[in-house]
Amino acid sequence: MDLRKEYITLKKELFDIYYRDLNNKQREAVYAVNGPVLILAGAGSGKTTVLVNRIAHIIRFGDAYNSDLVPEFVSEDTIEEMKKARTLGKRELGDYLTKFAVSPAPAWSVMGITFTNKAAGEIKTRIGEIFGEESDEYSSIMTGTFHSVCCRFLRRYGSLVGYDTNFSICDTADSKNLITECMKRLDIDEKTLAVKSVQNTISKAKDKLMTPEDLAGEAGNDFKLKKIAEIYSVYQERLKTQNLLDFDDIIMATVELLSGHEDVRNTLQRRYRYICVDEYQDTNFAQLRLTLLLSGYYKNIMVVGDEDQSIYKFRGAVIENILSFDQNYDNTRVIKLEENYRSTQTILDAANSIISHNTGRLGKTLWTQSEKGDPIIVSNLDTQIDEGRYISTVISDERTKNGFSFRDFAVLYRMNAQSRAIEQALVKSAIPYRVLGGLRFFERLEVKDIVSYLYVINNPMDDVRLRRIINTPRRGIGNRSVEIAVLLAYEEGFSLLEFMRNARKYSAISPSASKSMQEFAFLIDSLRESVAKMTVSNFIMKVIDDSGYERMIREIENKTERDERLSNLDELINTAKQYEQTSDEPSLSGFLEEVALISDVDRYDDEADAVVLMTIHSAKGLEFPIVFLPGMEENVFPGYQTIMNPEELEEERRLAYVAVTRAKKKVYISHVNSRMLNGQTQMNQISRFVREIPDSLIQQTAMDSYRSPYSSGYYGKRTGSAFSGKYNYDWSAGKPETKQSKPKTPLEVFEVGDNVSHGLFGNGVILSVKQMGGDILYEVVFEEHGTKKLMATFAKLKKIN
DNA sequence: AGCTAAAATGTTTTT
DNA sequence: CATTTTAGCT
Repeated sequence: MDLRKEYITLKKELFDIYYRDLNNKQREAVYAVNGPVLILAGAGSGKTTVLVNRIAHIIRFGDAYNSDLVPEFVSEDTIEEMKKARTLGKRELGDYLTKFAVSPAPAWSVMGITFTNKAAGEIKTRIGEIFGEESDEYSSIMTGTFHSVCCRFLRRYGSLVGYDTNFSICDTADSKNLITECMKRLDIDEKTLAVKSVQNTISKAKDKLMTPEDLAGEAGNDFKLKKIAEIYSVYQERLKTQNLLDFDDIIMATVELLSGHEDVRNTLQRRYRYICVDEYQDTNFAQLRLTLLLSGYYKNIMVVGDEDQSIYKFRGAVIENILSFDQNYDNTRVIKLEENYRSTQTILDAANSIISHNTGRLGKTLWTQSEKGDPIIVSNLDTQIDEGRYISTVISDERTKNGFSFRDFAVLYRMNAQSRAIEQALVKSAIPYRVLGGLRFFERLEVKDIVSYLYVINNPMDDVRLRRIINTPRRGIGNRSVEIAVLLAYEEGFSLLEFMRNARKYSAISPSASKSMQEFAFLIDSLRESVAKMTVSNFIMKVIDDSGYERMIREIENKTERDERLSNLDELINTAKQYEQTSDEPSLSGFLEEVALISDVDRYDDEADAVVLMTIHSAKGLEFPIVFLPGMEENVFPGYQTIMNPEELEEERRLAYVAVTRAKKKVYISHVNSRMLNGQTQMNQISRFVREIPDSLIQQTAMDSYRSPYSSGYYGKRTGSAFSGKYNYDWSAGKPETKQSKPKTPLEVFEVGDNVSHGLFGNGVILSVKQMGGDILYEVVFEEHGTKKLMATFAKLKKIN
């Protein structure tokens, strides 16, 4: 009897030894194999390690740890053997432990959904390290983003929900074009209803799994919403006839597939016994439904997330998904990972302090065993040119004095537009760097054009892409002819390409245009015939050549521009070559899917020795020894759109939390007195997020004086404060004179009922006055332009009588 | 009808 | 400031 107990205790001990690199909480998460598990993982708490180990654990040992199963006869010898195993090496111990396995799951029955393809790839690589890259486990495990996983389902079962299996994915820009077209068809003026907001509303509706009818139903008397529902309806119909899905459709159609087709649902629910979802705080309603459906049979679902890092509300993420996970599943096990392995205590204290200003948190406090580390360095510069120079000087300094490499630095900003000034400074200092995001690679004009050719060749119904390339390079098919062709094609029920093949039969198209159209259709048709005969990369070269695109680019006068474009096309070809090597069955449609779903961060390679510049959003999930946070100013970060809205402000604060927690060793924060943004010079106060960091964690450098108390309105111009930090650079070198920021002329103050005039909106009456930080918010009713909310500093209102 | 050049306009974050 | 829209020119 006692032997049996000892057997169980020893078995657990051996597993604990095997996972000795993990802490107690992490181990608990790995052992929690069956049933719903919620892991609240703070930044840098080793959640990828947990995810990988847990998946491997499920595959190798199943529920071995928790099981009370004991062989019928346990002898002293067995116990002795187990005791000896304590000293085995990691690998041998792992092999030994497989004999305790209890219903281990085949690798193909485990699904890991992550936020980026890169994270998915990392999980796969680490699974490969455990099982070997040649193993079945490595090749059969299903990892990917929500979108890539859903695409795989739709390629297989898409016909059940009305999509042909060679469907294409339509990105945001393409979908915007299509919506514009739909609005034209419905005769809705773009000025009364902005395309962007229509697109946004439709996207949000899809996130909530609402059909056009649902949206119309919810609209009630809301005229605008009714119109949008109408557009949505037409848009959806157009997408379907062209065999296109937008990003939201990918999820929505998969949910539709699973909820509407019991047989498919049963098959998939039983196939995927274990589901793991990463970054759960950023899932939207549709994704929640999807996970509920997939895990509906076994309910073995583990979600990992951090409510403090939820930064995609604007994209439909519902933070409640993680906050109320336990309401969707009975007997949820909750495990909190709070020990941080990434940052110094100072960085964590700063991050904790910032995030503590948010309400509605589950509450988590990161701690670490590592040292206190250097203080957060806060610098005040005059302009963003100085800011760029400051950053490049610090990089050179840290590199020469403290032995860091270029790859150890990341510059994280709120908006892509901020990268320019920093790039210029880095170029001047000859510091190698890469920018992620911004004009994303696949969104560059020439890349998009060639990819559009590929889309049309892959799916001839794709009118959206066809319209993009119909006259690029110039073929003498002008806008007017295209408009007519689209209209006629629609009436006759043809795709645009099909119509163009027979363009000459229609007298409405001018003879010269119809000739060009037929030639173009012939070009596409003949390219289509060679797709199967060559590799994707070779085919792309053929397209670039045959379409006349290369000739067009070579005719560009400007050398730099020409070379830039040619090198972008080269990179496209290289991407295709890479794809051919990594994919098991390379095909044009496979390549196109990758093109549509891959993000810039996925392409980020941390081996290259270069400083990396990206938005804070893109940086989520990454870490760097030294992080620069430029532009920590009110109206920039937090952005001016968010300042009025407490909820959005909290999201900005979470973003600040994400930013700070990317750093392992040091954080350099900077803010400037005057910033050129959108062609206007702004004078912004230091960001409230910096003020939320305790003084004791901060070291100020340069001419800072920002720490004036809240109440004393202005700042940035206290005189006489000396340089105080160890970094004492001459920022103004090379400039004739550094302009002291000018004292603001006291603004005229208005009261409710005052008559005022505005440069743009004309005359109006003050409706309300609200004190906002160091500024005043006026609500004004204008005679011509209705009610507007204006900040006193920017509006330049004048009193009239 | 198509192309080029000047005018207007509008700006967060992304799979 | 950089892209998109519109007016004028060929």
